[in-house]
Amino acid sequence: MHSPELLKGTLQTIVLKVLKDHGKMYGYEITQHVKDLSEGRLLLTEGALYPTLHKLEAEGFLKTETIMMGKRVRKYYTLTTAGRSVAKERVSEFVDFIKTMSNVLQVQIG
Amino acid sequence: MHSPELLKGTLQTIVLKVLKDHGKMYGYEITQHVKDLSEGRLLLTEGALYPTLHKLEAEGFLKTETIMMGKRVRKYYTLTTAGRSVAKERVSEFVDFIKTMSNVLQVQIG
DNA sequence: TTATATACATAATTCACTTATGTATCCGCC
DNA sequence: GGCGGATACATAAGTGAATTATGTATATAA
Repeated sequence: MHSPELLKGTLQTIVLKVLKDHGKMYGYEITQHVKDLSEGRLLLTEGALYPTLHKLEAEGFLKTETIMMGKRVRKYYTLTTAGRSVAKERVSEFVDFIKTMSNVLQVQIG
Repeated sequence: MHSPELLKGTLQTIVLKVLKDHGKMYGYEITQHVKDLSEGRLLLTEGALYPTLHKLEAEGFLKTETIMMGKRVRKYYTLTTAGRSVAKERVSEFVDFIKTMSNVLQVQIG
């Protein structure tokens, strides 16, 4: 696991980009997908994920569709057009940040 | 300027690594040096920097030397042995984090 | 003389997170 | 048949690293 401090500020970016790449997903699925992609290094907590999803929806970046799996509820999230645009912005913002940081820390990435 | 959210959790890493590379420095000098290295993209605020320096000192990672420049006070900070070791740890932690993030976000860095 | 830069410091506030808790279903196992 | 662990949602309380605001003081160029 990574120092959780570093994760701060990246959660929205992660959620938006994963939804952009993978299409329709529900909350729990996002946590599992991120866990897989990160080989167990990034574990999204529910207490952080669900409020973030609600916030992104309220801001018009995600739209939802609730379905019943037998007796269990599942809430699928998809990017809106605005969401797709923000996803792109956030990712390039992150990449810029990394480039700046590698200058400041004098490290080679990749 | 970068989204300030992303900076969270990286301040200690920046301070430690800059002191490792540059040797003895005082607070204001650190802000200017980081500003230069980042080409104006990373602006450390005093409200964040000074408490961080005090904390790192209290933890035994920095030692200080206060001198008078004419009538002005300057407080120079240097890494302790423990500080040098932590600097190294924090940087490689950050590099690991970036590698993980580039997997999750499916982006190429560098 | 007045704004800007230099140089330190700390208190109040913000806010994204962690931790804790709650509800409920599904499924394998002994 | 019940128990733990996984699935699946949600929210409230608490934390802590940052921002913002404020204060003190000297140096310097316009």
